[in-house]
Amino acid sequence: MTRLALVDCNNFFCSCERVFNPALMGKPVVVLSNNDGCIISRSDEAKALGIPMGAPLHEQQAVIRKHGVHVFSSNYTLYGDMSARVMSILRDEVPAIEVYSIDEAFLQLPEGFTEETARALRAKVLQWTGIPVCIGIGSTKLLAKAANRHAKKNKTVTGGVFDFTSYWDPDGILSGMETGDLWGVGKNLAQRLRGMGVKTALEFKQADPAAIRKSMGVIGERMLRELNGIPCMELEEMPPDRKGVMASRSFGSPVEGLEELEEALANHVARASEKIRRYGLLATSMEVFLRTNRFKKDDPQYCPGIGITLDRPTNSTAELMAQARDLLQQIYRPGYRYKKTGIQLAHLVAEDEYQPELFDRPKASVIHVDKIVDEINRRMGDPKNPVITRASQGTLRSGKGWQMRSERHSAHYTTDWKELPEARV
DNA sequence: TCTGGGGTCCTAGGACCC
DNA sequence: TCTGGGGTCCTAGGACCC
Repeated sequence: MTRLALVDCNNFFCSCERVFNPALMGKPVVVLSNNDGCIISRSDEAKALGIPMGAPLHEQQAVIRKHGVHVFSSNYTLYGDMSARVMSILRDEVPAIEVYSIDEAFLQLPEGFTEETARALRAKVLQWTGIPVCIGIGSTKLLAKAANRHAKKNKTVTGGVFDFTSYWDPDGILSGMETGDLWGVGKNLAQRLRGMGVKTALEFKQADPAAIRKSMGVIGERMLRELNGIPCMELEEMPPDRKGVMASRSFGSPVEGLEELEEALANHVARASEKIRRYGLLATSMEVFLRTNRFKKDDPQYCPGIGITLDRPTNSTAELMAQARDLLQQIYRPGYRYKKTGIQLAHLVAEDEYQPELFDRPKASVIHVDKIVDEINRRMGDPKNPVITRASQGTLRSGKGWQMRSERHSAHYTTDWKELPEARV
C-alpha cells in the first residue's frame, strides 16, 4: 500500500510573523489580505475570540481593540521565504514531495515511515524554522487531507500527527466528520449530498457510486474512491504548466476617473508581465476588466471585461501596457464608482519553444461591446426583462452575427445580424 | 415531415481550493 | 466608510469541419 502524508503549516502567516517577533507567542494575532481588507490568517488565540476566516477587518475592529489583537499587513516575501525553508526540510526526508501550496505539501512515504517518524519530522521543522506543522497520513491524498484535519482539530490528543493507516478505527473518525470537511466538498456539494441523505464522510464512503456519479460527476466519484483507499490523484512532483497569470487590486476608496484607472492598470501590467518573464513565458492573449462595488447593492453595477488575442506573443511590459490602455478605454464608462481593476495574461507559451512560423494563434477573439448587449435586449426581449442581464463578453461569429452569453440562462444568444453602430472588434 | 455522426475548439459558468 | 487575490478542473453547448 502506498502511503502519503500531508504536512500543513499551522496558521502559517501568523506563525511566520511570530518567528520574527517571539513576543507574539501566546497572543492573538491576525494577518490581513493585500488591501488590509480581510483577515486571512488567525492564530489559535484569535480563533478562540471568534474571529472568522475571511472576515472584513472593519467588522472585527471592536473585538480587536477589546482584546488587543495584533494585526499585520501581509508580507508575502517573508512567507515565501519561510515556506521554502520548510519545504526544503521535508524534501530531504522522503523520496518525493509535491508542494501543494505555500503552506502545504504531500509527501510520498518510504517503507518504515511510522507515526513516530512523523512526530520527529514535526519536531525538526519546528526546531529548525520555528513553524509548527500538523501531519496527516493516509493511503490516498483525500485521506491524508482528512487525517491532517483530524490531527489539527484534536491537537491535544493527537499531538498534531494522525495516521489513518495504523489507526484501529478509521471509519469511526470518518463518521465524526461532515462531508463538507472533506477536501473538495464545499458548501454546494455538501448540500447536494445532504439532499441524498449523505451527511458524514463515512456515509459518503459507503454511498452508491452510480448515484454519486450521477449527481456530482467525475469529481464526486473520484472522491468516493479515494475515501475507499483507491488512489485517483497522483503525487505531482513537477508543478503543471501555468494556464494564466492575473494581477488585480481593489481600491481603498472608489475611483471614477479614467486616468486613475490607467495608473492602477499600469501597475498590474508591470507585475503580470514581470511574472511571466520570470517563468520564461509569453502571453498570447490579454484581458482587462473593471468592477464596481458588488457589496453596494444600490449603486449602479458595471462589470465589463474585454479580451483580445495579441498580434504576436509577448512579455514586454511596454507592448502589453499599450494594449491594456487601449482595452481599458474601450470598456471605460464615466459615471460609475469603480472598486477594482485588473488584467489577465493567458494562453501562455514557453519563450524558448516559440517559433513564429509554427505558432498557431487562438482562433476566436473575444470582444466586449455594451452597445451590442443593449441592442440585443432591445431587439430580442422585453426591456423590463432583458434577455442578457450581465453578459460581459461576446464573440463575433463569422457570418453568423453576435453570440452573447446570458448569465441568467447560461446559454448563448446568437443574432443574425452583424453590423451594429459603434461596435468595435 | 423527415433532416447523420463524429470530432475539435472555444467560451461561460459552476464549484472548489489556498 | 471599510468587504482579498490569486488559481484549478469539469461541464455544457454552439460553431465548424469532414
